[in-house]
Amino acid sequence: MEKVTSLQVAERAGVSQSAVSRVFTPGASASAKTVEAVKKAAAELGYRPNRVARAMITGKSRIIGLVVAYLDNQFYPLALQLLSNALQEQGYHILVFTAANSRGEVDEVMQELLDYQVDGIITASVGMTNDLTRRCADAGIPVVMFNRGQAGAEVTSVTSANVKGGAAVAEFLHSCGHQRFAHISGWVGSSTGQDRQAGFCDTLRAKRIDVPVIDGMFDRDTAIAATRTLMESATPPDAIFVGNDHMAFAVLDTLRSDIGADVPGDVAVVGYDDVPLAAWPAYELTTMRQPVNRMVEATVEALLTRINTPGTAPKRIEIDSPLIQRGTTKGPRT
Amino acid sequence: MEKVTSLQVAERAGVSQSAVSRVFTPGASASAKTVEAVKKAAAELGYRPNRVARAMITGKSRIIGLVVAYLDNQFYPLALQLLSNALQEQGYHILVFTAANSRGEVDEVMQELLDYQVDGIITASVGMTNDLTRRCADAGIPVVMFNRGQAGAEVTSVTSANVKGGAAVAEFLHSCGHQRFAHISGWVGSSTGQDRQAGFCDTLRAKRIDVPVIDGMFDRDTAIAATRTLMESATPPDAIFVGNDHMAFAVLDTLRSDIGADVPGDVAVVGYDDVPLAAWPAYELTTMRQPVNRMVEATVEALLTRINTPGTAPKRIEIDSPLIQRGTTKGPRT
DNA sequence: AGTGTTTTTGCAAACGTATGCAAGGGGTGC
DNA sequence: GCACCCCTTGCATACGTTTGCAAAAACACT
Repeated sequence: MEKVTSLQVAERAGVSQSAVSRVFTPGASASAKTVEAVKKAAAELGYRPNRVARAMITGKSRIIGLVVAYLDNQFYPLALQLLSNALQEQGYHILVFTAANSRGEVDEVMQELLDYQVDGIITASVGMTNDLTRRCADAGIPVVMFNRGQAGAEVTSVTSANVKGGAAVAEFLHSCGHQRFAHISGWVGSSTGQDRQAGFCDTLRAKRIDVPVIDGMFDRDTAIAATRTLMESATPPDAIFVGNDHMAFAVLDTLRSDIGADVPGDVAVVGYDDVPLAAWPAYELTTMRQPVNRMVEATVEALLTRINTPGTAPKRIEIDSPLIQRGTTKGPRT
Repeated sequence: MEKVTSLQVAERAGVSQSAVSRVFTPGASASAKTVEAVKKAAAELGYRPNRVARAMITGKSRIIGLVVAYLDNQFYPLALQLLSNALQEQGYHILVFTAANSRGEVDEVMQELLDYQVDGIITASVGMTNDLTRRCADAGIPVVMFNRGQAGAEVTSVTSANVKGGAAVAEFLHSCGHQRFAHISGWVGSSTGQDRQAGFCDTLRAKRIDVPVIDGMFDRDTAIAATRTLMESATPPDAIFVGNDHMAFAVLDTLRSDIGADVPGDVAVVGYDDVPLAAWPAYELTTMRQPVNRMVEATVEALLTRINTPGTAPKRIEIDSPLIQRGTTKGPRT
């Protein structure tokens, strides 16, 4: 009982193969009698339509390619799980591709994605070149960038309001009476890192405050080194804004265990993302919340509408992100 | 320039369509001259073989289905990333399915997997019924269970040596001079949870020590409640073995922040997995290390050999897991 | 140059499904 | 009872590839 095809079902049900196909194609016409006979035969034989064959003829694989660079930042596994759930409900599934953020790898991986005839692509924690964007558009495959944008390009992207968020952190820390700010930025090669930095630094610059910035590369070890550098300087900061929570944890660990600084007494720390770990008693991290639920919803909605109605214009979606005050800052809890 | 097929390449290269196919099929015969002509034409047209069509005829999709229940335990995202990388190198990719651990859902999801004609299946953090196992065997699709076994069934599984691990924890804590043990177990419905519990409790029972056990369900909140229950009892434990790190963090948070107990002074805590977070200064968790690299290697190797040489017997693979002593126990550091 | 052997090549038949087209069937309204 | 229309149904084709088979070409050897 290796493979059972629609033809075998047809024979057993005493109808044509097309009839079987139509019974399993939503929206096709079939009489109640045929439907019943076919369903019965199918159940008896254990028949289910072959999705590969179906994909081949319809050109729709109902597979969404997800390309992701790393999963150590808790934010992405969470997003992956929610994306998978949401898409699964719509009959889609996620084909995972991992690619380091070097230009060549993403390129290579994208090609493979196209080979699989995916219906759409979601990129997370990964950047795209404009050339790549165009190639996907040419192939008619909608792309949406998750948690990353692209300067002046025609791609749909879903991010939080990073510039605004960075600015909010600046305003908040300033209102707490801090004087010496520092920023350990997200990877400078990512829009997310750039935007948060811009929002933060520009806001402070408007107040005539200059902010030292170190690129933390979204990496734990780099963030640890950056923290040491900052704290060993002549004028150590009394408030650090860190490009994401993953690095902020490293900063906190270093401040507390290594340097022996009091947080928030000596120095306040603010992160970005609000991953679950940020709320755990061990960290109690003040951070900008990225509402992953809403970001995921927006992502699948944008993707599916672009799949179902080709020609939809790319859209840049920004979700507001609120400040969540916890124990690593001393501001007035609102 | 929507779709470019092998036929178009053939025309341009002045050969037959089969020739084109052979050029792109490793191990097929083609003369140097044809290879060159075809490659040139293909490059000019931007042709790449359609994997769906190929899958349809060969019956091999080069897709591996991964079904996973949850990704909040850091262990699984890490495994997912490594699995994806390893399989990608072999030309396979991962199709992700999420399924809660209720019987119905896993069943449903498995059916969908078969529809996709996947070449193999990896289950992680999820159990399988023997019925399901048989169905996959019937369909000729190899399954390997990652970090979970199945009582007396014919499935390949890759786990750490959980019974031995649980026993090792018991011996260690006993050698530290603890008297009152407790265990917050992994989900009792999982082999992993059961085995660790058995190893731990049986070892202590052999020493005439009885151990209270609470099912933590691999869930943070459940573990928190369990910790409170244990510590509020008449004779609170002075050593707790927790079924995995994810729960152990919850236990530590509760002990330190909520109950105000000193760890390891008042009570020692041991986890299982050694996820990266366990080594961070905020926790410094003593734990049994599951060598995720080796588990992943074993998994892909087992899976690929079963794919390439059908009829290979299922194998139960156990990887030794060493005890990593950190700050949540007071034993002599070795 | 002729024979035997290996390699290359094209032809055509699959793989399992969806779907346009035309024919069949059943019902409605007069 | 007839004309009309709509819903079903089967036939046949297409999707883009791989692959067995047999013919052709290339090559080796005497």
